[in-house]
Amino acid sequence: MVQSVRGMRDVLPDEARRWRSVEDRIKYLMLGYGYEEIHLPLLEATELFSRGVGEGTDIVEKEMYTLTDQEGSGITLRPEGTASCVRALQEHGLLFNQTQRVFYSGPMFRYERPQKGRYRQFYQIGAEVFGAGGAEVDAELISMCYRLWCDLGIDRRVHLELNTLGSSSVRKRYREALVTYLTPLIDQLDEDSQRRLSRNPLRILDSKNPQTQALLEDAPVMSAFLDEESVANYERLKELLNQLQVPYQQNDRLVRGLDYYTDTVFEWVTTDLGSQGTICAGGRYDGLVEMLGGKPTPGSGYAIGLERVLLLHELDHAEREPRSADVYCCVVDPAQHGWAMHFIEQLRELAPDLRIRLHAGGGKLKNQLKRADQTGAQWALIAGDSEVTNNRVAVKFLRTDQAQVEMGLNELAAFLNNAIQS
RNA sequence: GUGGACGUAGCUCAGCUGGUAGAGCUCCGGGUUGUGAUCCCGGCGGUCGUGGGUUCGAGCCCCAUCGUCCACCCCA
Repeated sequence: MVQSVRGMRDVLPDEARRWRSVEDRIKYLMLGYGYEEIHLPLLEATELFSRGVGEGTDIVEKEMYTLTDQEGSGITLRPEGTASCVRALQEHGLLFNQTQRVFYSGPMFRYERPQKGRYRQFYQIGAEVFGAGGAEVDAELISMCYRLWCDLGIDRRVHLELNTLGSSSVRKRYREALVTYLTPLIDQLDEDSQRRLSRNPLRILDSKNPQTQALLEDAPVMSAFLDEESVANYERLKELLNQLQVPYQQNDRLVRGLDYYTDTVFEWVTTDLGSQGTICAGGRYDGLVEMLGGKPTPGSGYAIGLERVLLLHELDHAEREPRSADVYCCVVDPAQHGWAMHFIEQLRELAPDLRIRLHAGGGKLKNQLKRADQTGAQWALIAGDSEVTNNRVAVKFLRTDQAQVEMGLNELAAFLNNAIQS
């Protein structure tokens, strides 16, 4: 047998039901905040990510699925959504003198070692705001997440970590100071941090190596370098979060792995998923549009890792998502199947919201009713010889003690429509 | 990319110092002429991840490979 490709995953019906329900709730919430859905391609020019995400980042250096197409163009399966989003809005003139709130969803691709909650094809839902700077937008994005966790019942399992990286010029000065401090200590750093010292020194800050962390105790801190505007923004954001009653922790070691972030960065973190603890992360990226060739435009957003949110959701909501069918129609004898099909088609027309499953594959009535029970259906319809002659079906109540009754088409449609209202 | 654990029925797992593979659940049939719980009886189901090697003999030992998981790394 041919197996699936490493790091790729099948989502089977039991999981797909939960998936759909969670995904729908996220999108519904985003629509409720006035965000508009957009659809973006899976393939982009490789250059979009090397420029947008950053040459020195791990994503660009070793995790991209990059290929050359028949025309010789370098194209890449998107490893994240923000760069594509900027590209699309820019390309269609939607960033011109206006504020845009948009969201997108779909698979992203990164060549990493697979683990639970970390796949090579994984699903993100992201929200982005363009054309509006300031802490208010950041606060909106964050409180939107918080409402979502509460909605999904996972707020108890996550906490918010917050930091500010300052403007790009501030970050540059801070980076130099950090390198100056760490260079004499390079022999004491762990191997990864040594490598990062030249490529991406800020990432040393969130090293998990205890010895490296000890060395960082006396390192220069970002907060001392921030300019007045960044400080004011950060203070304003914290004030807004207090007002919105969104709990947060400041983490001045929080650094994102993508180069485009400026000022506000945040991560929603859980300790219940092993080392894949970040379920949602984002921040402000006021320089990105310009980096990709547009006019200077403020931007801010976040992305949710859907598989991880689903894993968390499952911890407290182990019961299966119910209702794969409302009505299950049993056919006593194959001779009645055609009649039953026609009856059901008419019923679908009169009761379009019902989920009706017609038994397939024959078998005894006993087994058909067992199937009916397993689908979670409320009612079983039975079409047998006597019913068909009278142009009616038997209605059996699978979840209550009510006695079985016979009904004609119109009576049944009216009854079922009424019943699923409540 | 580094280190480690694990791959046995559709699912969850057992399998002794190497002697020719088992349970529960599921599924199917019967106990019921056309009525879903439970119960009882019976049955289907395996080239033990794959490929090599050692051995009279391998699920078990060795090597390789693929996959999953854990930590590192990375990130959502």
